[in-house]
Amino acid sequence: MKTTSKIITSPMCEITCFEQEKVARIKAELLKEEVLLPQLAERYKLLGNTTRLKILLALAQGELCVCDIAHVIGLTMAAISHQLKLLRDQGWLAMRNDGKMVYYRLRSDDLLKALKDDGRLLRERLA
Amino acid sequence: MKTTSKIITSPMCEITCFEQEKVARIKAELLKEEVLLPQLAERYKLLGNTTRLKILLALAQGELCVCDIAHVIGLTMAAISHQLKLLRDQGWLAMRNDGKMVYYRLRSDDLLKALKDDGRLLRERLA
DNA sequence: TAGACAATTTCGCAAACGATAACATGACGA
DNA sequence: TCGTCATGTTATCGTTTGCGAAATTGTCTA
Repeated sequence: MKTTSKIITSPMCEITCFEQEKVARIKAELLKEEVLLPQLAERYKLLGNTTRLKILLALAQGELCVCDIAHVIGLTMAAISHQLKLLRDQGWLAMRNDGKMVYYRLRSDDLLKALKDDGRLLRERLA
Repeated sequence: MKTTSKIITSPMCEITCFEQEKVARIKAELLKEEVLLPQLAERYKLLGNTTRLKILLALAQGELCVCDIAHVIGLTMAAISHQLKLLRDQGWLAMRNDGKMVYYRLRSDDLLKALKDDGRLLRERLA
């Protein structure tokens, strides 16, 4: 209810901005990507883990059950199952039940499309 | 000091491996990438963060001091400084001292080369 | 030389991550 | 159909990560 137009003390340096125009312009540029960047980061984060990369490469050779993936990579099924869920949530894996076994396979098309699109986007913006 | 050749109970399912051949083959395939995968994951992990992506995009517009980057992104200089260090350690940024100011700029060539190479590697292995 | 300011480093905390441990589910034999 | 065993998922715990506050460093200037 204060009516004074006092400048709010921002948590960061509030005085010196050495290139106000430039800063404002770049800020506006970034604002355009407000939606895309978090999604991009999410996908790259998923690729930023050796276990998950190994799972993707393993499944590139064909369908596998959780147990076999665990053997290939050398971790417990629980650990693998957790990572599989993350990759599945991203839409890069598909699963199929057969009795008590669960087989996972790569959704190559979606994965490769994501890789290509994201890479292109970044390269465009960074060039 | 036990001399019995008792089977060590591994932390994971030790009996059933449904496609031993396939598992062994894929395991061997992955072994070839033993060195590359962690490096790949490291780079993707670095890209898997919105703040760092914003820094890269901001610097794509040209050289900036830490203070201005902080303004652009809306975080404290301390936070930015920390992320700048990570990106610099990866070799994607260069810095220049000018008095008490420090200017950062993108090492576009290295960054773009890394992006291109990593993307190609993954797409090849996943195709 | 003292003071001011940009940047970095250190420390602490909250949130996210990853692997282990407990649990649920389905298959198969007695 | 009941028990039992193996597969796979969910819950739990320790570690790591990202950010902010405060202290430190280094540089310019009065």
